[in-house]
Amino acid sequence: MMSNLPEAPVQWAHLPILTDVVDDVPLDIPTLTDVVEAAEAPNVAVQSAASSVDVTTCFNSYNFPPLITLNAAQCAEFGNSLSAKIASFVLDHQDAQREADWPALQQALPEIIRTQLLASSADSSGLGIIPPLFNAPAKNPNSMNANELAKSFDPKDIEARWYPEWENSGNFKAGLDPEKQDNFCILLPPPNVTGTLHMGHGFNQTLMDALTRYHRMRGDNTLWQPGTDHAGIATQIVVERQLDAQGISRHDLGREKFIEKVWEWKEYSGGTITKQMRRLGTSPDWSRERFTMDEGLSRSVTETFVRLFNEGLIYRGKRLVNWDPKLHTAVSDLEVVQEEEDGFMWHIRYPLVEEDTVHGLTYLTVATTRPETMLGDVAVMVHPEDERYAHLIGKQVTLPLCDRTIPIIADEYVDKEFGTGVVKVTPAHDFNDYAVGQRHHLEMISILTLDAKINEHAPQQYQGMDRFEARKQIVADLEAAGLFEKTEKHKLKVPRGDRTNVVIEPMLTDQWFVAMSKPGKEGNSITEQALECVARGEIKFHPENWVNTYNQWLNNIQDWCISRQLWWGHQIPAWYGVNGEVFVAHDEAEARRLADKAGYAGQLDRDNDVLDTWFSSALWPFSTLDWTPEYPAVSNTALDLYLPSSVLVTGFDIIFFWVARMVMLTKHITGKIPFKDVYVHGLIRDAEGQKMSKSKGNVLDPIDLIDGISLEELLKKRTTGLMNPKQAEQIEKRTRKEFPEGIPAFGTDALRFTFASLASPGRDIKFDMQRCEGYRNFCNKLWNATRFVLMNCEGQDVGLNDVLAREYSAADQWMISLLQQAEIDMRKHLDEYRFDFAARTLYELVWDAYCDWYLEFAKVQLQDTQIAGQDLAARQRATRRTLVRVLEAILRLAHPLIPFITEELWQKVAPLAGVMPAGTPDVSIMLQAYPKANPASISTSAIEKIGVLQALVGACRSLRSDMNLSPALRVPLIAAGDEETLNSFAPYLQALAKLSEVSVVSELPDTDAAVAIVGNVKLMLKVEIDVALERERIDKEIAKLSAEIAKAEGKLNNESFVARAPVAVVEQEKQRLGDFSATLAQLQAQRKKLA
RNA sequence: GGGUGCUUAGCUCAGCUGGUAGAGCACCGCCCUUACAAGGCGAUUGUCGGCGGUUCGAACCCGUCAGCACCCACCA
Repeated sequence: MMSNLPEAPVQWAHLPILTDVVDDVPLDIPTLTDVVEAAEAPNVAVQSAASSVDVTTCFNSYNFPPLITLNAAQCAEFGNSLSAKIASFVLDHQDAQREADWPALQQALPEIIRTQLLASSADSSGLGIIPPLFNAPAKNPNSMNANELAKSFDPKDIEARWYPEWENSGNFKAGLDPEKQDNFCILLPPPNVTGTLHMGHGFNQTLMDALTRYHRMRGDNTLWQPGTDHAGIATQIVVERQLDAQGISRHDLGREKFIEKVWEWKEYSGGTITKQMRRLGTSPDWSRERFTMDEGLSRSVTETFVRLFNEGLIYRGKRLVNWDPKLHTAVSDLEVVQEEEDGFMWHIRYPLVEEDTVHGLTYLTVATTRPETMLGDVAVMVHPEDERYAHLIGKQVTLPLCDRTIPIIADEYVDKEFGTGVVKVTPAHDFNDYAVGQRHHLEMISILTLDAKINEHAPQQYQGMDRFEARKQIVADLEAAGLFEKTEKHKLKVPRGDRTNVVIEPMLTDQWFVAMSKPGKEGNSITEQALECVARGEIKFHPENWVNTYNQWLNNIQDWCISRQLWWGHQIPAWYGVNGEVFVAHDEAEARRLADKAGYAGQLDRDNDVLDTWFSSALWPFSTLDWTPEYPAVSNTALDLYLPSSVLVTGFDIIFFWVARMVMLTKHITGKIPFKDVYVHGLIRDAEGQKMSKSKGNVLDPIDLIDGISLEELLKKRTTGLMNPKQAEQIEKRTRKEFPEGIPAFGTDALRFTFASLASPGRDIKFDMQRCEGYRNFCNKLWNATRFVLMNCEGQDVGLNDVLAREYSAADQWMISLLQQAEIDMRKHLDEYRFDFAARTLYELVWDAYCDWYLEFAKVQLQDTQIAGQDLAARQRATRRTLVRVLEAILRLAHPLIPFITEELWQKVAPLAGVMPAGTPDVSIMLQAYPKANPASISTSAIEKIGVLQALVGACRSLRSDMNLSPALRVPLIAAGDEETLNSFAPYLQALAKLSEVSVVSELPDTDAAVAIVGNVKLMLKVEIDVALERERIDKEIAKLSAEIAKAEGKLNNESFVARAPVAVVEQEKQRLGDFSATLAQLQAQRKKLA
């Protein structure tokens, strides 16, 4: 900016007078507010300005308190008959003791407005509902008093007050207007019904709520579909643990009683997470809340299962699956985490039955990480081209410790280089061996019980031993038999259950599977369908690169094991005959019919297993919308409007678990994609980048950030219920260090704003509490700015009457222009899911522009009562109007991110801005006011002018602080009028002096002063010069400029540059060179003078 | 082994399709100026991970190396 400043000496006449730019944009500057007014009162005849004046001026003349005046002004905008009514009301009362009547009038006006508008807009809504603007009773008619606004922002009360109000008002309800073009729907990734809110939820839900509120405010049909998930394994574990504490096992209770217990638990703790969601200010349609085990959703689950079975896409079979020996259930591949651990490689000798005639071997050495599984070995294998062993292929070895001989087979799977080159084959306990077994038609010997103890297929002496106990014993026995060669340290990946953390055992069991690559009725597999939806661009990922992850997974997918040997969940709708006949049906009666048809008359027993929780989650996009099997022939409005939903907001950790499976099943069952966009966000980590986990003791609870928590409480929270109590000490130490004073209460808005500002795409988030603090301060800033506006505008003429002239200053135009730009930016950012940009846009608009500059300008403009030749009232009217309307629009712009504070403040500001009749606060108008189109009234010249001033003032401030002098300020910048005039502005100069920290002189000095005029503000600056310092500074400046000049000259002398760079760039470079040279010349002249 | 992302100020991170490096926080200095001390004003800070290439011009594009993080599949 500095480089744009005019250089000394300047002819005053050449400088534009800033007030001239006022004509730059239409005086009646449209803002968001105007759009709202037009949109919200379409069926009310708009009053012509002339007749509305009568009422308003009439009111003004009576000098009523501001509230009433505003009411009148507001009423005047809504129709002749209304204002006539009000006028008559006023006339009726004018002869009475007016002051005594004020309260009565105040009380009566909202009701008059309401009845009047109800009458005139009864048929205005296709929904048969009263326009929400006016349907709430006057709750707190006196709430417009600025004195009521506390000196600083205290979120607690506000949050407690507004949430119930919102929820009860029905504003969160799904929009069901079939006429609307835009439908916006978000599915809440259903949290565990008995779970509690963590930072990931807080983050995720903040973003979803911001989007939902944004679209609701745009007037779209909007639905945020909430619900919870029964979380089969997790919930069952919790309840079992509780029973354990009482010394009861679930088997003692039996299935039915146990499930009852789980439902009890669900009833007891089920509301926790949704209550916590409310604390975050989320706005889903709670009346549509669903639970995966609700009747309707369960019906969808059964229907889907039956359909897929009938199409052959669900099948049952004995397969090797991941078995959790603690839970006694199969789990899917995704529920197994592979962790690298230190282990051993045991080398075991398998004696050859016949002596090796070639190399003279008497045994083969097998290297294994799991010696106990040798009891189930059915072969050893070598690479077919391994010259060490090739000649032995087809021969036999004795299986040590077992009374069996097994063959030596050849398979290319063997890596000659790894281990000894000889591999034991245990098809029943290893996935690779299982495949080998299939290829070579080997027998499968399962040697483990479902508890992972050695079973009856193994030699007697090991039976009943735990697998790890057996391992020790076997190694010892081998050693004793002289068949043990050695142990080597070895790093290996150990599969563990993600819930139980026990070592997963590959186990041969009967399970149900969804066939992932088998062609269905459409001719391609559900996997292919899911890939195509994305490939064709019907579903888009944000950021895009997640497509790779999605594709890669789907391209390597295995059949999905969906049966779980649990009790809590959707029981599989399959019935078995005594001889293993299988009948899959919607209910037992249907199964019976199927059996009869098949000629089976015996007993039918239902499959005991339940379905993987993710199976029901995969149906979420349509099961929550009351889908029925008759769809699409039978449908409903919500289903029509909201399938597919608009965007799925989720962390990448459930792309496979949930996202991909939703695409597969939703597409297959309904023919529609489940959602159009997938916004993938990062994970929330602690300040050091560690994953938050209970065992690390670094978990932050979003509620604690909202309400605050003492150090003691926090310590208690973090150290109780630890799996390993030993960690407590370390956790305590760390916690004390990180939060020496606990956590202060930041409030929901600050937390939400923090989440939004951290939401840069494709990155995990290190959650930094200091950021949160900064945004709490931001909320406070907004709060205090509103206080200022109310103090200066309540009871004043805020320019609601269009007939009275308004004179906008450059500063006013500048502010409005910035607002308009911010409106455009906000829409863009939210449409592109750039919450971080949206947050930044708001932050800069509120703090840097509105508070730091505009409020300061406004102070002067409002205090300045002596500027000659201007319409003072018009000027101040325009200033107040700008103050109020810009603030009002800012509050609405910010509402999707920080709903509570904006709501609270908006209630106070909106009446002044003429958006809402005073005394009838109703949140819903706020919720319908994010316009789809922006009026463009950006004054670039105002922006430039103020920009110059900002640079000027900034330079003055820095001069003041070190008595250093910038060349740009050596002379008066601008002046309008003579010395006398300027002197008459002394009071305003005094006011601005505070702002600029510059001494003000009452006389216009010769050289060492600067005068600026912005709008109606006159700024005069007096600067003293320290010659030595100034010399030094100029020398530095000269050196810098010379370097720049040399650089620019180099460029311009570069033929290649001149020839090939765009003309504009070359021109720009020449310009720069010119500017630099001119500046340099001036500097040098100054330098000379100083010397 | 396959894949993805990251490396920019002391810290946390922005930086849109290449055009003279930005914010917040922290730190330091001066101010309790009636909207706000949860504040105001000011100052400082960078071989944009290394090297090479393309280009008139690279934080940005290409190659390569290094470090960090994560995902998938795995060696018995």
